[in-house]
Amino acid sequence: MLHSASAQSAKIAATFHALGDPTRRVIVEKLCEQPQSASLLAAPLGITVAAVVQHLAILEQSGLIRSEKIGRIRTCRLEPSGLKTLEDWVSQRRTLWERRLDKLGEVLDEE
Amino acid sequence: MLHSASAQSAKIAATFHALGDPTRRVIVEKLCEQPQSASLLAAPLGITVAAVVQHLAILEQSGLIRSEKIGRIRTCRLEPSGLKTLEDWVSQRRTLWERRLDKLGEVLDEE
DNA sequence: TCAATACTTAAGCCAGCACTTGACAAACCA
DNA sequence: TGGTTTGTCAAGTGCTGGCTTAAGTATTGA
Repeated sequence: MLHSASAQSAKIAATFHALGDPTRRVIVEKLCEQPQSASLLAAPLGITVAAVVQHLAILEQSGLIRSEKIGRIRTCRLEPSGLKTLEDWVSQRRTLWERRLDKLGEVLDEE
Repeated sequence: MLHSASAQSAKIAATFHALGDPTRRVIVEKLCEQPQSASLLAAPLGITVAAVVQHLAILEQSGLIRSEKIGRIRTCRLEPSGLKTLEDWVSQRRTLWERRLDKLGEVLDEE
C-alpha cells in the first residue's frame, strides 16, 4: 500500500508537532502503560481537564492515540501505528545518511 | 555507560522541540543527504540566513546536527547519534506498550 | 428528581517563538 | 585595497499555541 509523499509528510508533521510539547509527551508516556480517562490524565499534570482535552485532540489528530467515549467517560489509549510512523521517518533518514557514506566510500576507493 | 533519567529526558525534550518545527525538519532532511553551509540551506527555504542560523543553533543544542566553521563558511552536518536518541525513545515506548499487552494476555489466560 | 461527576465548547489572555531588519565582523578575491 | 560574500548579533514584531475561566451538556447514582 502506497501513500503519497505529501500525506506521509503531513502525518509526520502532525506527529512531531504533537510530541514537541512536554505535556503531550507525558500523556503519551502514561498511555503506553495503560488506557486512561481525561480527568485521570489531568490530575498529576497540574492543569485543567479542558487543557488536557485540547492536548488529546491534537494527539488524536496525529494518530498517536485513539479515544472512545463510553457513558460520560472518554477513555484514551495509545495507537501503536502512530509510533510506527515516527519509527519509519527516523529509519528512513538513517538510511539516507548511511547510503551517502557508502557512496563516499566508493569514491574514495576509486581514487 | 549510564545516563540519568533527567539527562535523557532533557535531550529528548530538546530533540522533539527541534523537530516540531517544519523548517528545522527540512534542514535535517537536507543534511541527511549531504553537509551544507548556512546560506546554501537558506536559499530554498525562502527565509533569511539569520533565521536559518537561529534554527541551526536549536538543532545543534539538541544534538541532531553538528557544525564547523572554516574560513567564513559554516558547514553543517547530521549527527547520527541525535537520530539514535529519538529511535531509542520510540522503541522504549513500544516496548512498554507491548509488555502491557503481554501482561494482559497472562491475566486473560489465567481466567 | 436532584446533585455530583465527566467532559465539551468558546472566548480571551499572555508568553514564547519564528522571523525580520539593520548594523557589524571576518574572510575571500579582483 | 576595496568590494563582495558569508556569517553573527541584538532588537523588535506579529502570530501561534497552551492555558484559564465560565457556561453548557450528558451521564450517573442516591
